[in-house]
Amino acid sequence: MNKWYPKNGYVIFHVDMNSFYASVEIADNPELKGKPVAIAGNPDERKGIIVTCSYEARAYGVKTTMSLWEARKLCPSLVVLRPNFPRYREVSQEIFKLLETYTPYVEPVSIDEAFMDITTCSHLGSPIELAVSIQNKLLEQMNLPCSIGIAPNKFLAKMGSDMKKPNGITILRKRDIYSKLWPLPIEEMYGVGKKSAAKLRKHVINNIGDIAKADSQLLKTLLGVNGEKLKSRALGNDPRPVDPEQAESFKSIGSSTTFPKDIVDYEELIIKLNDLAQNVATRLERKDAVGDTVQLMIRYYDRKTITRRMKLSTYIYSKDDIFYYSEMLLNQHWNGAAIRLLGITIQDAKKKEDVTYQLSLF
DNA sequence: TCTGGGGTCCTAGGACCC
DNA sequence: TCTGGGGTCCTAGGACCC
Repeated sequence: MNKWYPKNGYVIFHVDMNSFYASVEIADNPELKGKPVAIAGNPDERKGIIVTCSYEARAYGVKTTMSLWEARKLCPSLVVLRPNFPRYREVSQEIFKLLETYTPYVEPVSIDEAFMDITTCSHLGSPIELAVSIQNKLLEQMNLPCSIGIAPNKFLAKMGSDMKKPNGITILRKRDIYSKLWPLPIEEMYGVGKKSAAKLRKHVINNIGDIAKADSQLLKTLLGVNGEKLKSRALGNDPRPVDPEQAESFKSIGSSTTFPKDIVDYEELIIKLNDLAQNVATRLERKDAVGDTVQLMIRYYDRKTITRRMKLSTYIYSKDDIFYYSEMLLNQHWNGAAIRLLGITIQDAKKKEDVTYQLSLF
């Protein structure tokens, strides 16, 4: 971490891969280049929603989370591929490794984006030169396009990387916010979703500048602590440091699945629950993690969803334990109606080595 | 013949303790 | 015969993001 405050402020990059899953498929399979490509689940299993799509597909109006049949109606020539998440994770690791050749201050935030603190990288070139270099390397070595936001903090860098896609580089200095940030509609602000946007628009807060100028008390009343955070960010402030350790931390690990058909049969549910428990146990093990809270999620046939959790007096990690408590929750809380989705999440998760004392008691 | 799956953080009420 | 106020833990649900 940079403890000192640099004379000219920090220089933060937000590197955002463009239509990542689709781009990986195209890089692995060049004959797809130039075609409208979408990644989507299997509609026969009720998982037929668009996860990502190429810019060629977007030109037809195809969008993320749209159902597949809707996307096909808009774009009959759409090439639809099933997601290959292990491959995407592998490519993601390569990308972060490449970014780390510039600076150790790389904080991956999701599978396809990362913050970089390049404040101390001036010997490598100007920020623009560095951004161009990163973009070119990703393109030349991996055939993957990205957009980069350059700013004095994380929030502005993130907003910047969104401004030019694909293959964009955007500098968003603090003095640029009036012309570049404030005119944007509130929906484009990171942290403002549908619900918040509707509340804000009721109070004639329509663009990001309106948030910056809005009464703090009003924002707090409408949106709680998030209101204050949004105002501060709209004014161009964000104190969060780039923290490479952040990526290794985790608080919960879960697995859920929507069934091809609703299930009412208890034995069938138990089989599914066992699979989920196994899946969670495997992923806990991979991360060397344990947890002491088990949460069961039930989505019924009508999409009404409940979550029920149980705090344990001990940390668990084995499939058998996870299954045992999940089954208990199912028995206690299932109302008998047909179920569309089941999910198990282990919360309050920790590294095994951090709880060895508690574990050894049992 | 709609609406996946992986997460994080916040809120709000009740229990319980001092 | 009328009951404060603060703090923490637990639970359920909601909002948001990719």
